[in-house]
Amino acid sequence: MISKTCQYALRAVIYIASNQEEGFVSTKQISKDTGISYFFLGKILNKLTHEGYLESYKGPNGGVRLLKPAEDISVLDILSAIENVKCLEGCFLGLPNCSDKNKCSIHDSWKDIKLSIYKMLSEKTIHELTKET
Amino acid sequence: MISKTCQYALRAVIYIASNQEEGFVSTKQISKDTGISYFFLGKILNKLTHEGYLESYKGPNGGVRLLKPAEDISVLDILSAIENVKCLEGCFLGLPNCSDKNKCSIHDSWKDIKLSIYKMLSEKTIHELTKET
DNA sequence: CAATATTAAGACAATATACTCTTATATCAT
DNA sequence: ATGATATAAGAGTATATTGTCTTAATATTG
Repeated sequence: MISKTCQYALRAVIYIASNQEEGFVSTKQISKDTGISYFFLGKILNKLTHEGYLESYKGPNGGVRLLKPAEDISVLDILSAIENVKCLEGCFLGLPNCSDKNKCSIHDSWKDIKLSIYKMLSEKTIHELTKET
Repeated sequence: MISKTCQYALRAVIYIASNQEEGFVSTKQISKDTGISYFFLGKILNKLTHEGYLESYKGPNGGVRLLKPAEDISVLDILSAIENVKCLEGCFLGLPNCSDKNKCSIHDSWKDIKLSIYKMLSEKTIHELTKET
C-alpha cells in the first residue's frame, strides 16, 4: 500500500512531534524507541530535512526537530516528501494510456477510492496522530 | 498499490473473458494483444489455473478459458488468487501489534478506506470490466 | 508415427526496495 | 585545542519482485 520507507518516515515524524519539547531529538533515540534501523532512519530523516520538514543540528545534543508546527503538516506531506504516493496516481490496471479522457474499465470506481484516500491523507495532520493511542 | 503481477492477472482475465467465445485462448495471443511478457504471463495463468479460475488445454488450439461465468468472478477473487492483497490488510503505519483492540493513531480512518476498497473490489465482476471502454 | 503447437514447471537473470556500513563534517564540553 | 557526539552523504549488501529462458509433458493434425 505504502512503502516501508514511508511508514518509517511517518512513524519517525510522529515520534519527533511527540518528543521535541526539550529540543532536538537524536536519530539514535528515535531508532531505539521506534525500532527502526538506525542507519536507514538516518537516510529518511536526511531526506525530510532536505524537503523542508525537519531542521537538523549536528554535535552533542543535536538531532532533528520539526520546522513547522505539527498542526500544519499533513500525513500526505510526509508521504510525498519521501516518494510518489502510488495509490493516488496512475491506473489500477497499470495501463499507461489510461486517463480521464481515455478510461480503463475500472477507472471511475478507482477514482472514487483515490479521492477518499487523498481527502483522508491530506486532512489528517501529524498533530492529530500524536494525540490518539 | 497492487503489484504488477496482479495488474497483469486482471488484464489477462479480462482479455480471456472477452475473447473466449470461440474456445480456448492461447498465452501467445493474450501476450501479443495485451503486451504482457509471454513467459511471465505463462506463470500467472498457471497460478490462476491452479487456483481454480481457469481451465487449460494443451496442444494445438489449446490455451485457457474461464471455469466460471465472468459474472461470478470478482476483481478481488483474481487479486487474492495471486497474492495477499496488501491494501486490505495490515496497519497503515506497519505496526505489528496494531489491531481493532490496540489501535494505532490512524487505524480508524484507514479502516474506513479499506472497507470501501473491499466493497468495490468484491462487488466489481470481471464481466462488468469487459463491457466498458 | 512424426511434426507441430501448446501448457507446465523450474532454473536463471535483472531490477527495485530495503538495509548496513564507512567516512566526512559540524558542534559542544572540557 | 582535543575528544566526544551528532548529522551528511554515499558506497556497498541483502532480499523481494519482476522478467527470461529452457526443458518436459500433452494434444492435434496429417
